[in-house]
Amino acid sequence: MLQLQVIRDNREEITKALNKRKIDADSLLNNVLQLDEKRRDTQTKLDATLAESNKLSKEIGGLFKSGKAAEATILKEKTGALKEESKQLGDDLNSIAEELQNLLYQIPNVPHDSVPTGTSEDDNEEIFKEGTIPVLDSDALPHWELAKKYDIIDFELGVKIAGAGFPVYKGKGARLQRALISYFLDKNTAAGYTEIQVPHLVNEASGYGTGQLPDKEGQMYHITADDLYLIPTAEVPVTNIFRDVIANKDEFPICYTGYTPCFRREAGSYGAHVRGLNRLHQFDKVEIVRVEHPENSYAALDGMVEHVKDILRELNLPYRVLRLCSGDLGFTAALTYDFEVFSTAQDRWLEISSVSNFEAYQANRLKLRFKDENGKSQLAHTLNGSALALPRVLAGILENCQTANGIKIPEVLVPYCGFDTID
RNA sequence: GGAGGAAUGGCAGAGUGGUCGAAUGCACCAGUCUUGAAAACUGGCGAGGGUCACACCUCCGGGGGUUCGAAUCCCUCUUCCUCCGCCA
Repeated sequence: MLQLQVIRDNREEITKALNKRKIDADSLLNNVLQLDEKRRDTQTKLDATLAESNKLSKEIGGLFKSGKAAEATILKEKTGALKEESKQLGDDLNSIAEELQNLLYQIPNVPHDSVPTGTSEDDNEEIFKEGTIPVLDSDALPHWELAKKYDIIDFELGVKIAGAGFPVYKGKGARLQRALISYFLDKNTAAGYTEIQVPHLVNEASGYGTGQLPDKEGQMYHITADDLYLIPTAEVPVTNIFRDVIANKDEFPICYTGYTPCFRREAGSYGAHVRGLNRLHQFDKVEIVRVEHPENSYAALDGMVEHVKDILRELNLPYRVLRLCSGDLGFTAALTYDFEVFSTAQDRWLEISSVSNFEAYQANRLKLRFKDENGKSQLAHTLNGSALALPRVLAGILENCQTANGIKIPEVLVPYCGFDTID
């Protein structure tokens, strides 16, 4: 959520930047500012009324104490009207504040200067590419065929137990998955991230804190009996650790990494592009989350990008890095880099990581602040990234590392797997 | 799931209807003293709104109510503790 004060002070620039997202920023901000003015106006009136009745109450108290009950009774009558008035103003204020809040929830984050203008993923900007795309035999298979051939992932079984998009990993497939999780966590902790295990269900407040609610209500599985949501990413529980926190600036940077399953409804997506591991309702992901001083957040973002590159380099997978355009940029992000692995057998790029700086957008919702040099509260910046999302990395490994004699496990994973070939 | 108790500032902990945003201690910050540090002393020290700055307003787990007036009384929800039940 954008800060009202910031909107008031930088209306021009914010309008211009938000327009990159193809929304009618001008009228949106106009409504916000009008409501904000109305809110302050009502607040001022309410404050004056309350001040008046506070004053009267004190006088009445004094009169009672000095035994002048008769005079007190007269004053009491005067408070009735004030009470009614403040009740009315209070109701007004609440409904205005609520309306304002709802409006603010509808405004996405302001894209960073470097974000290219665009309407879809086709306009994303490729900024880096590394690794060699292997030349496979003409009989090379896509990962879902390989999964069947080596009996390491059973999609049909998942359908029986839960439904489409819930695969069952078996034998070396399950082991490879576990190996990847361990490897990622080790890499992340070596880079200074503290490993953490968090709940996989979150409450409504947490959903609002990181911005999944109200924007992406339909994307999350909602357990109505207890009003909890299955997490779509570890970002939600991990970042919400800092909800209502005033950190000490000396604690920065705060770095966490956590493995969780992720649950996404992905309503309405079927077809060839969602075959196999390409898109699932449940998948595993290792996430990195940082809380940063605002001055340092973009340096931190660069550092996270380098970190993910390092992992992909070690896995020896061909990948590229994209700077998301305004049309593809997430609602809450100011700048996002996507990582994609090339799926040789499918002849397409698969997103395997998304690294974002949210600046103060989430912090504002979370009320995540720190004391600056002058002892004043300031919003911190939050960032996160996948390091990494499992299924498509797995798909990439299966497809790119297939040989006539089986799938050759990347060297760094062998100690974690306990085997070097799936055959 | 049942019975009882509790929830106050970063922490600990007073406060049971009136000038309490809240004693006191610890922690923290600044100053004095000191070669420096510690100790001691002095001052400061919650958050949000509002204002050029004051004033002023709101917040004592959340929400609602009683009252001229609520941290204090009532209702309700949440969480924690103790006991019972169930259980990996």
